[in-house]
Amino acid sequence: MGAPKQKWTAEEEEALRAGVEKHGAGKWRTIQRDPEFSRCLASRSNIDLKDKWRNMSLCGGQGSREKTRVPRIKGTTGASLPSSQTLTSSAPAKLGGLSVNTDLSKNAQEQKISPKYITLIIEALSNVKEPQGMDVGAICSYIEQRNDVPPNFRRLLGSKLRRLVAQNKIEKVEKGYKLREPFVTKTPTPKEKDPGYRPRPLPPPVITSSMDVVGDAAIAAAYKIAEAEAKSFLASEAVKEAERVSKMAEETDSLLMLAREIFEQCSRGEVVTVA
DNA sequence: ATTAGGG
DNA sequence: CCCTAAT
Repeated sequence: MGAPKQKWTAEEEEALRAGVEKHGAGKWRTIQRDPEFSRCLASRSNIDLKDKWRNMSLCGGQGSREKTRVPRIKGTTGASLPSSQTLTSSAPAKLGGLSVNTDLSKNAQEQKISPKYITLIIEALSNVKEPQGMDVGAICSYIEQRNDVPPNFRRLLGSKLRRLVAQNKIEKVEKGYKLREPFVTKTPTPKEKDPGYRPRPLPPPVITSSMDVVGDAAIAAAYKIAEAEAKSFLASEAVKEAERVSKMAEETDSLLMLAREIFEQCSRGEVVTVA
């Protein structure tokens, strides 16, 4: 009686959108089985994912938070699709003018390019201290000179920024954007007491009117990654020595791994306090 | 067994 | 969300 239907929370919507952006719309089973999203969508089936995607794609003034446009799959016909579709497209990790083979490419390949852009945005915004913030063009240029971006990156960036603003992750001032300083990782919910298995670990419909439970923690982790990446980039550009680069790459790799771990824990619903 | 569409 | 048709 207290649960009229299955409440699709923001975490599930986020996971669904991320999965669609990663695997493509239509691969619901793959998205559901993906270890990164299976924590959030464990209680959902492929049909549920499809239904929810159809419902949120209907821009009818109800729940049209955003228009996540996905123009179907690319070439899907059985001409070039044997049986197992392993999307192992190598991510082009190109550093500006530096021909160093860091382990960053491996990480980029692992994380694809979906959460990576969020990190890059945080990094770009963390380097600016002016109160007017950073405008979209500057952010775009900042990310463009560090990573290979698709031709429609400007549009993608706009969507990402709007989403981050809507989720109170970053702040929009005048014509620019800036990230929120108060990164206090609070622990408002004691969560469940079953760390082993939980069929429906998602919190009740209580909106904290400021931040999500796992959202700010994930952003905090992303912040740490951004710092490490920015430091790594600047240092390697200044010194240009293989030893330095190698050491820096190791640091970045460790931090990235740590961030991944934190993100995993957050996805499981556990509260993580990042110092 | 999965996906897509209608109820 | 449940059911059904098509791959």
